[in-house]
Amino acid sequence: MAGLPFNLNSPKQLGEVLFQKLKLPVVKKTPSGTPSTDEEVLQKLAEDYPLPKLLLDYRSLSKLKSTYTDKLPRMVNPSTGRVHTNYGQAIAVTGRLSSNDPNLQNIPVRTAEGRRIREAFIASPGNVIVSADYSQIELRIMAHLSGDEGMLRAFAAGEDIHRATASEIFGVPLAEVSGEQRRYAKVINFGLMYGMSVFGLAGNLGVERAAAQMYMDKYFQRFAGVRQFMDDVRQQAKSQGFVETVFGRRLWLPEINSPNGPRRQAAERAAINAPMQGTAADLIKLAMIAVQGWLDVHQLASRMVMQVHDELVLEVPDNELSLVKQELPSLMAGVAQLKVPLVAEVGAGSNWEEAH
DNA sequence: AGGTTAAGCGCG
DNA sequence: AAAGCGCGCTTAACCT
Repeated sequence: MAGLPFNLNSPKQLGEVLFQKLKLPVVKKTPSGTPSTDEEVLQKLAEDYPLPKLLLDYRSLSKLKSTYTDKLPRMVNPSTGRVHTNYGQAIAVTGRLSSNDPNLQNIPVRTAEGRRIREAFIASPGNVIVSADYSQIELRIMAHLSGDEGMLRAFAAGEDIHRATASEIFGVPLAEVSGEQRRYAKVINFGLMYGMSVFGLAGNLGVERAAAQMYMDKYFQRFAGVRQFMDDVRQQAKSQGFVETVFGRRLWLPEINSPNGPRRQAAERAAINAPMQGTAADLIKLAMIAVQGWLDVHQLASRMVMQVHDELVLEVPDNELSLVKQELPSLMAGVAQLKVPLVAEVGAGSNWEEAH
């Protein structure tokens, strides 16, 4: 094959072609000031030009090939025939584990092509892969920490939390929430947990800032406990210099009172998020201890093989499947009694994708 | 030859 | 000025 006259993997060369030669508009710039060619930019440009879509397809496929398809088979341990990750226990500031060499906490799942890679993670003969994950764990923790009446009620009733949020924001009955309204509510729910601003919300929803402000106002009007919680967390962070999880894990925030605006605001966003992300990390660690204890007591041959932040993956002999499927979710849900029920969902299959 | 940074993107 | 949290990996570009 004759190559292209430039390197597609070079943002610099690609930028020259797109923005100088082809004169496509510069949508945004990178921190160093060069025109960005990231996914968001190419999506925008794809509305008016044919080339960016092809670049996006190339990007996603080459990412899968270089990081997973080409790499993972080379990392199989010859003595076990398996890939073995390493977990970092004191890397992530929130208390999460991290995974490296290879990272098995970022195996693709969001696209059909990516899920084909997940299908390669298979159980040995006579075994199945069982996966159990906490449902909406961080939002449940937000409900617990804030004590917000509306959120507590929605979780107690077993409602779809994004649908329930949309129902409150848009003032329509649960059954009449539209797909778009639910999507908006989901963006708002996640955005809040990350300390997102009205500016960020507007960009994310693709609406005017005034409209985003209206959604935010409406949200805090209906979920006043959440606003109070966020104000309290910021205040505690500023006075004490740290925030805590439900179990007392601390995240120190040396820049929380910095005179540098952007740095201070970044610390405020981290302060908002850490109690939720960190409590979720504490909970799944407790779950790992509970699950292994249970496997030991019952002398089961099932093995815990992976942890992916809110998910535990086990390799389970066929004859233990029904027992494990029955017990795993309750073990995970039973590690703590919060103001909302914890829920874990379980699946099983011959490979990781099927178990999901 | 080997290390670091920038840009970009995979996951929760 | 920047505008959404936490990670790890790949490639290109640049540095010692």
